[in-house]
Amino acid sequence: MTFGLYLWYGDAMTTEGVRLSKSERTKAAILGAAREQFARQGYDRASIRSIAAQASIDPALVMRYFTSKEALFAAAVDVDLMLPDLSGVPVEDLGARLTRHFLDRWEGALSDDVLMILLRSAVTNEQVADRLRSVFAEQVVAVLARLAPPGEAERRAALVASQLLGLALTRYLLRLPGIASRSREDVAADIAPTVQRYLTGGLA
Amino acid sequence: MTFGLYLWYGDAMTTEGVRLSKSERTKAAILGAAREQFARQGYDRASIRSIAAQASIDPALVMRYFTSKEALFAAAVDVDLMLPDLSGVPVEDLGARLTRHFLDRWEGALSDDVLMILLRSAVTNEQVADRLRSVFAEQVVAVLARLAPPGEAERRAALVASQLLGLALTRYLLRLPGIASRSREDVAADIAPTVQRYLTGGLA
DNA sequence: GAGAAAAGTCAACAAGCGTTGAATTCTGGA
DNA sequence: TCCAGAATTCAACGCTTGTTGACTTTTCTC
Repeated sequence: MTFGLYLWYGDAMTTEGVRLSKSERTKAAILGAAREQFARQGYDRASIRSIAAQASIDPALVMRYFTSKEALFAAAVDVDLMLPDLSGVPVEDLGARLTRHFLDRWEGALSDDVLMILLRSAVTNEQVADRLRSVFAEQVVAVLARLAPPGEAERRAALVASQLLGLALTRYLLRLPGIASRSREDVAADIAPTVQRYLTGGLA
Repeated sequence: MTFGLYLWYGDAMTTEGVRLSKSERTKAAILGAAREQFARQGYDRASIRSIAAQASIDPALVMRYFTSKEALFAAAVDVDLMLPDLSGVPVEDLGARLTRHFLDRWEGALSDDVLMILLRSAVTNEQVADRLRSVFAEQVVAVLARLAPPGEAERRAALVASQLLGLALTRYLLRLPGIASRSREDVAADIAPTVQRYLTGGLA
């Protein structure tokens, strides 16, 4: 087995880039472990030592590759909400589409740990909260700007965020039984009309 | 001044209970400092030492009175949502009433640090999350049980929680500009119809 | 005013943290 | 086979944390 791995690494070195170099493989292992720990524990409780242990390497190696815990966090959280192009979607379907996309991004085909990391850490870490506000401003408000009257984009986007982040909070972090135990489709059916109203409905 | 204080304490001891005994006054000072620190920093980042410093006493005294950090937290967080009696309220006003009460509980006349403590800490601390689930089950679901068909209470309560906690999350913790900078009344007007629908509206 | 009890302080502990630089092992090319 | 350089480990640093027990000071009772 060691021999097989050796050959494989050798292959990796010669083909250059198709396979990853050894250092890049451990870098990726560190990033993977970091994402899982940050997602499960939040920034403060996740320690360099526990991340290194999960990646089966020495803590010092983490510093060698990522300089500091903060820099590791920044590298681990490269947020892309992957918001779909909504231009061709009928206006009355926008709420359902966005809600389903959001759930899919958290627990479906598009899911990874990044959103969990961001939300869990933003609550106690002002820098991460800053990051989340940036993501929000750049990605959500931008999409909404094309749908809503200019003056209303930020307001409507914030309302959408309050419902969708509230959904994530109660379903994934707090796991309230009334919402965490139901199917993705059922929850989406309940929430979608709210999002629809925030996107396109009349507001007082 | 010292003399005056001494007289005041003397008075406290003789009238028994109208004024607080010295130990109960420092106990209260510790609790106050603890609530503020827990609210601002969350359970993990708030330290016994910083709480003691804010109360101008020695860290060891905190242990003397509250045994451990966990026990101090439990004492500091005695949650009462102060949910109003909704029995006399017209059904169509329930959403607005509940939404306004919630905002009032966070930032108005009924506000204290307890909800902030609970939410901020529940996100990274499973025990606190447990506590929040209990509060939710005992207080919110109980009120809803009298308004909704038996089988729907938990589901509707969770939907209400997803919107109202989402509001608290985006307004008080993340402070998204589109929702944190607006007036209480404006936000209530946007959110109330959603809550109304979750409480009494038709769900698919 | 003496003595007991309560209130509060002090110094230290063991453990965990992020971080560092020197020492060691591994590995691909001459 | 040997060696340079990359990859990795080791041991330690300074700091903060919750917690403890011995000590001193304040306060109340007789």
